[in-house]
Amino acid sequence: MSNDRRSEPSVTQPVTLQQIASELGVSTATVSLALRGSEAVARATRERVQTRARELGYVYNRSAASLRTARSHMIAVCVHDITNPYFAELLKGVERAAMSEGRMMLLGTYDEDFERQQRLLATFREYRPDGLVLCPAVGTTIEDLRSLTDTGTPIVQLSREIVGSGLDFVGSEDGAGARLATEHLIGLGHRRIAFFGGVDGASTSDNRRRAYRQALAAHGLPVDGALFYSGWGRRETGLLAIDAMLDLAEPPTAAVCFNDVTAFGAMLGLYRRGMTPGRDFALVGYDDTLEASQWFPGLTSLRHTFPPGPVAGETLFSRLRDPGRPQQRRAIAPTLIVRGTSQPPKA
Amino acid sequence: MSNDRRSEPSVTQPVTLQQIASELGVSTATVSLALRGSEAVARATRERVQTRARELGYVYNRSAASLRTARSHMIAVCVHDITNPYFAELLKGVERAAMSEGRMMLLGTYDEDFERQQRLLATFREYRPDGLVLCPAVGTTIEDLRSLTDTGTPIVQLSREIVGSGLDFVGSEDGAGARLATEHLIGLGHRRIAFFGGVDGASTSDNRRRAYRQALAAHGLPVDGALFYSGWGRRETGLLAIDAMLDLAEPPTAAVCFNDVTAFGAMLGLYRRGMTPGRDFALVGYDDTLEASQWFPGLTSLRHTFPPGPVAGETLFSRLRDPGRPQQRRAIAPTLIVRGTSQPPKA
DNA sequence: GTGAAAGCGCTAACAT
DNA sequence: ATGTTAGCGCTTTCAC
Repeated sequence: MSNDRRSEPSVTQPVTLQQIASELGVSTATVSLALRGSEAVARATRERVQTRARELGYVYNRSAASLRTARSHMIAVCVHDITNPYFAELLKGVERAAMSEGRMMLLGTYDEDFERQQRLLATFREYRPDGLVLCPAVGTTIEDLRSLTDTGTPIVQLSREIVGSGLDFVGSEDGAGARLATEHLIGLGHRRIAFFGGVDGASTSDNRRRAYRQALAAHGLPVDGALFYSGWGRRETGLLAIDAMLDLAEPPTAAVCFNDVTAFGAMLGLYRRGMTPGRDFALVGYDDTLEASQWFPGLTSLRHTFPPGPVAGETLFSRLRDPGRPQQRRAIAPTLIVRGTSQPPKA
Repeated sequence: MSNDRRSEPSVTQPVTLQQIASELGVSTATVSLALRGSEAVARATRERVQTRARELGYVYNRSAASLRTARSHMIAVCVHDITNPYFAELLKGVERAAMSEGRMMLLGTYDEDFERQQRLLATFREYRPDGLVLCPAVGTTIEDLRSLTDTGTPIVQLSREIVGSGLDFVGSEDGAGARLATEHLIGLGHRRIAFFGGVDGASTSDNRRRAYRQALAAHGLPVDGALFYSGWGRRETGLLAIDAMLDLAEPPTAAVCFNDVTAFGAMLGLYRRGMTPGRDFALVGYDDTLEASQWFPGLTSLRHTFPPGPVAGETLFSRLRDPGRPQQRRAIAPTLIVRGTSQPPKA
């Protein structure tokens, strides 16, 4: 019974091209071509090979192919945090794009730690990914990526951008988004508007904050340093920010948040104080994550007109197809989705 | 200027072992051993090799090594959804464990689609991961993993379990957790307790629901089919569940939720109706995600006594070290963390 | 349309 | 302590 595995699809030792070739009395070259569906090999042979391969449970050995072709068919993805739902969605998009191009995703996260990022990138290199999707750590310069770029590994910057790097970029048109958010709140009648979240040195926060300042100035409103609450775009930042702001002698009545997660934190902070987001304090998020519409009240946020994850994937693949093309910079325009958290100030 | 790259660390063509060997007038075998820090090669030689390798910007080629050794140094991770913060945290743990063992993580998600999982696993195989961490799709049987197990790829089941598969498992002691949650609510005086979320066929939900039923029965309470609201453990499930339950002629006063995310959805549903979680309806989550303590009120939940992510990683690595060892089954006991969402029923 | 042969960069016997 | 050699499983000229 247990010996009767002559025609079983797969046993323990992996089947190789060579085995299929000798079984069928053809060369490995023919098998190789046939399995990849080459027109160069006769239809009949092709099918014979494919059938036998299936029967034997042949599995392509990518290590061997990679060694030979110097293409790994993997893309490396390096982001700070997958716990942020926005990045989780982004990653999902990148993965979908990779899979549809027949590639696998090597994932690494660095938790906003530059050194960890550098170690990660060094390790990635050994695996020879065909390309890298990177949301660079704060402080990363083009020099820090030299080891990758020198060997010709294409890099697509996701979300954050190293200014002047010349590398492909996919992310948000941060300035436009923050301006929309700020002007929306001004239009509702708010005069003291805070900014919650974001850290110096990340292009996303630098750009969003600048646009916020400019929008205030453009409407003749003062920019008050006390109304900035910095921090990573995490829930606790929003939680702490709202407390800090409401304890001010002259508290703001609204805040532009660096991202949705920060805004959710602020909403929770309001609840804790027995206040209602929207009615008692206006908030605008950024990213329009799935959660934004589910919260109560719904979070006003900025939605990208294209999904950045898949676009990042496609950008990388088009770069692989044409390494010589000029830098691709896809700053995706956001649109404001108005929900319950943005209401006029009371009285 | 730009020609002056004689001693630059890395140019465009990758440096190989062979190059280092001939530069130094030693054999590739020596270089190979030296770079891996083998004691077999003289200290002086070892250092000479390592120094020169660094100077030349040598990068280990894993494709070549993998082909030779039949170890890829990658582990594949396959889960349904990284958007769920619990799984995001899990993944982070697996990644940490992998990195500390010098391995990379290949990630794929299947979005609760069995066919997608199967395609993913088929693709994974080509990359020859040293092992697989899998949260199996509903309906997966041991037969569906045959292609992996036959080739000797060790699999660690994460969170969900295929009963009788004999494969290593790391997850929650679901029955114990759900019993704790249910008895806690009963102890508070609740008599009509619902169960929100979970789907038939996932070991996690099957086990949690069974324990919930048993706990009710053990306390002489009826098990009412109308108090089950099924669905993937996502926010919208909780949102829909609370609405469905509160519209009942005789609504429950509390619910055990399949996971934290479902509970958050239920909390949002309560807010939408102008009700306060805890005071107007009691909720218990499962997983004790970071968010649980940040919400208002804090979500009562079940916390694992060990972090499952790292444990899953370690389990896989210990399996790699000793393929013959008996099945490892790490059902992690949860403890109840009581917060504001679980209060006695009103009046 | 198919085959022969070389070789990608590494490791592991086995010599010396 | 170091070198020689073979070979992992593919792909790719280049013949025929």
